[in-house]
Amino acid sequence: MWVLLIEDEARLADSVRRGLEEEGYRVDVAGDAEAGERLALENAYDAFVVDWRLPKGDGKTIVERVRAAGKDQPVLMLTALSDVEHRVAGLDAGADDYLPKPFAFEELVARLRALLRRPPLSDQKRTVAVGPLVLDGERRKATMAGPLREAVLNLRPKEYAMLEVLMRSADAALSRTVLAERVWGDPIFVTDNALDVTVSGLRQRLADAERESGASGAPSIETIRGVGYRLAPADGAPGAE
Amino acid sequence: MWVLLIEDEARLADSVRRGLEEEGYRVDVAGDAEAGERLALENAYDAFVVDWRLPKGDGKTIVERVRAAGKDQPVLMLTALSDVEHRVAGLDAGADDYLPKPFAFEELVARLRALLRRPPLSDQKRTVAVGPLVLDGERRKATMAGPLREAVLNLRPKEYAMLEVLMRSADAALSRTVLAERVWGDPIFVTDNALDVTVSGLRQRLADAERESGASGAPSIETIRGVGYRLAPADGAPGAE
DNA sequence: GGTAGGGCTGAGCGGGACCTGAAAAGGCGT
DNA sequence: ACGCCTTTTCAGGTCCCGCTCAGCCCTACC
Repeated sequence: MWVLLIEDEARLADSVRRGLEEEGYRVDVAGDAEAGERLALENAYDAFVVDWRLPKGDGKTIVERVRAAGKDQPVLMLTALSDVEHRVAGLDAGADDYLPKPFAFEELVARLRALLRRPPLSDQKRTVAVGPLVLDGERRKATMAGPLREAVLNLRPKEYAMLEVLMRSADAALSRTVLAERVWGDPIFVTDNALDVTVSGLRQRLADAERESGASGAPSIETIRGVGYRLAPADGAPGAE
Repeated sequence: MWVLLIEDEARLADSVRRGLEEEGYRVDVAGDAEAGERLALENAYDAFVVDWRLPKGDGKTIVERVRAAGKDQPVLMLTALSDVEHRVAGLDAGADDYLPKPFAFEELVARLRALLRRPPLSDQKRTVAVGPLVLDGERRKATMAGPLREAVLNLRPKEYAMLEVLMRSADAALSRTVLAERVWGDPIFVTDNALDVTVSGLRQRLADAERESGASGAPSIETIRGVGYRLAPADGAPGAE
């Protein structure tokens, strides 16, 4: 894992670099915005850690340019301000997460690890289909096509997240733990029941959509007792695969 | 496979236990160092997962004592600290690997599998076939292909687990003890009869599927009197091997 | 051919996993 | 500060699963 750290405070940069190297990362450091941008565009890093205030520019601009260049590796921004606006601006510009200074080093590592585990953005945006059920990753909407009409699933964020996970592993059995981890990011604080309820809701939305659209061969969420769930394509109809 | 988890954070412990059980492990949990050490010394676990910071002691000491008692089962330590020294100390004390918190659950499973020298998940999820009988580990479904149609075996969890064990050792005689161990995780609490009943059920499901699919050359479960069972590929037909 | 031990399986029961409507808690924007 | 929307928790109910039991059957051995 190769990481670019753009940070002007030498002491902080140095300690973070050392820490990350001990964690097994390979780290490049840039001391200002110009150097950072150049390195970022020239090399194939797996992730970026970018301070928001920099000499010769700022982190936001770097992220925008890097994104414009088609790179979608995760960006973790460091901001000295707990300022909401900056944070929003940063996320808008394409950063994936932020860390307010001062931070504990472990926190940084944890976030970075989490970001690197995420599937690349390009994958997340891709559209998936299971039978008549279509999930548009770009617009974050799910629809079901049928003879009556195309029904839009009115999903809550958590439901969407879960449907996405299920559809991207369509037909595969997913354990409760894995599901919780992929949907919530961490299985620790997710009670079994919270997961149950979300599944329950999702099933209802699927049923609604099926009725509205009149679609046949819609996939359904099967329970695998003692293990988890599985999005099963409809029985007889080998719909779209 | 029997694992002892020593972890004081109840929620984390619970979620890990649950997850491991979904993966087919039998798990004991100890909430503090004292209880952990006692259990570790009393029982014949196959592996230990030990938090480093614990009430009434610490993980390092436990590992040292367990090692001193001559137990050499693998130890995976969980450390909340990205502290290099602790990690080194842990490995010195006899731990085999470490996992910095927070970790993805799948990561824990992967490391544990590696330590136990079991085939990686990808292998376990691989599909096995014995004649027309196919077990798809990823979808967690068993089917039988035949001229009439492809029949899906409607298996209960225990039946599925047993069929998997039998199929992955197809044609080999499995003693009742081994079977109990692999299906239940531990042979101690399994009465002979419980095993009988499961086999009985499984045979019926196989018969059902054979009739439904019209398959010929389906394997059958043979009784080996006084010993155990064996999944026998069909007699005359040396179908698929 | 008889007998004894092991194996088979239908029936029943207790526990637990799962489902779901409703209420409480939390977040966010106005 | 208020109200709406999402999420989680709670509680009650349901259904399924796995175990035990008991009687029958089958095989091995005498």
